Amino acid sequence: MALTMVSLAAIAGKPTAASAQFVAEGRESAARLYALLVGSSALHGPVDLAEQILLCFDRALAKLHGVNLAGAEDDDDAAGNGNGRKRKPGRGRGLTAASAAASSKRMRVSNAGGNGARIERKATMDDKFLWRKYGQKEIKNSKHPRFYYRCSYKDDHGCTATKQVQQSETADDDTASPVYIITYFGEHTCRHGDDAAAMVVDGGEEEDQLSPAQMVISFASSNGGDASVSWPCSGDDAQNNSETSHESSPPEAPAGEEEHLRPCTAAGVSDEPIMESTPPAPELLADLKPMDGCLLDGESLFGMDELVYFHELSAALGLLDRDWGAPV
DNA sequence: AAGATTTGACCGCG
DNA sequence: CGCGGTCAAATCTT
Repeated sequence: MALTMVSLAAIAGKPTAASAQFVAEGRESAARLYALLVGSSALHGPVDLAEQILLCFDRALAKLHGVNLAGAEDDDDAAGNGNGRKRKPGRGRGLTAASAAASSKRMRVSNAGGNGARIERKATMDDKFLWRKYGQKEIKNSKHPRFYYRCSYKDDHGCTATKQVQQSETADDDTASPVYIITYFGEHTCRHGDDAAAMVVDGGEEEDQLSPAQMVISFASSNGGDASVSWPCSGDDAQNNSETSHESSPPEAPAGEEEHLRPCTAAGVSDEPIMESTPPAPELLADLKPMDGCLLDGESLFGMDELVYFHELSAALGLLDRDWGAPV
C-alpha cells in the first residue's frame, strides 16, 4: 500500500501541466511500441495490448486537458438494486475464451442489480481469471457487502485462488467513482489465466471502458508484506487517484478494513495484516510475486507516477518478463 | 440441461 | 456471542 500512497500522493497534489507532460511522453512511447509491433509482430496479443495502452494514454491526455472522450461511465446506472433478490447476472464466464468474452459483454446488458453490482462484477472479471462467486456477506461497519470469489477451476484443477471484492466506504457516496478493494488469496494452480488474459485482450475491451470504478488491489508476499496497487479503472484520472489516495487513509472504518487484506502470493496465503502506511521492505518486495489474478489489464489507466513506480518495481523484480499482461 | 448466481445457514475463531 | 468465510439448495439464464 505504500506503493499506492506514494504514487497517488504524487499525482494528487500535482498540477496537470507536469502530469500532461509525462503522459504525453508515455503516449509517444506507446505509439512507437505500437508501430513496432504492428510492423513486426505476427501475434495479435501484443499489438492489441499496445493499442490499448495507446488508447489509455490518449484518454489520460484528454482528461488532463479537460476533454471528455466518450466511453467511460454510464455504467452503474441502474445501480441501486432496489430489490435484492435472485439474479439477473450477466452470468459471467464460460470455460472457453470465446464464451468468456461473450459473458463479459453480457454483463453490460444485464444486471440492473444493486450496489453497483455491475461494476463490482466487472471488476471481478477483469483480472484475466475466471472467478466464480460463492458468497456475499454484509460486513460490519461497512455499507457495502463483501463478495467472495474463487477460481472457476477450483474443481477442475484444485486451484485454491480466491479473492474478495468490496466497495470502499468513502468514495462511493459521491457516486462518481466507487473504489473497489480487491484482495487475492491463494495461488492459481491452474494455467487458464493465461487463456483468459488473451481473451480479455481480444474481446473484453468495450466492457472495460464502461466502468468508472477504481480498484485497490492487494498482492501478498509469503511473509506478509504488502504490495497493494491501485488504479482507476476507467478514463478517470488524477482526480480519481486523489480519491484513492484518500481511500487509503480514510477517517473511518475502511482503514481497518484494508488492514485486513491479506494479499496472496504465488507461494500461498499470508495472514499478516497489511500496514497501509508502511513502505514495503526490500525483502518483502523480493518476495512479491506476480499473481496471475493481479495482472493489469489494458483498461487500467494508471496515473503516471503509479505506472512508473509499478513499472520500476516490476522490472526490479523481473516481473515484466513474465506473464504480466502478456497473453500466452 | 448445464452451469452460474443468490442467499440463508452453518462453522470456526476471537 | 458476534463476525467473517464458506457451503449448498434454490433459482435463473442461456
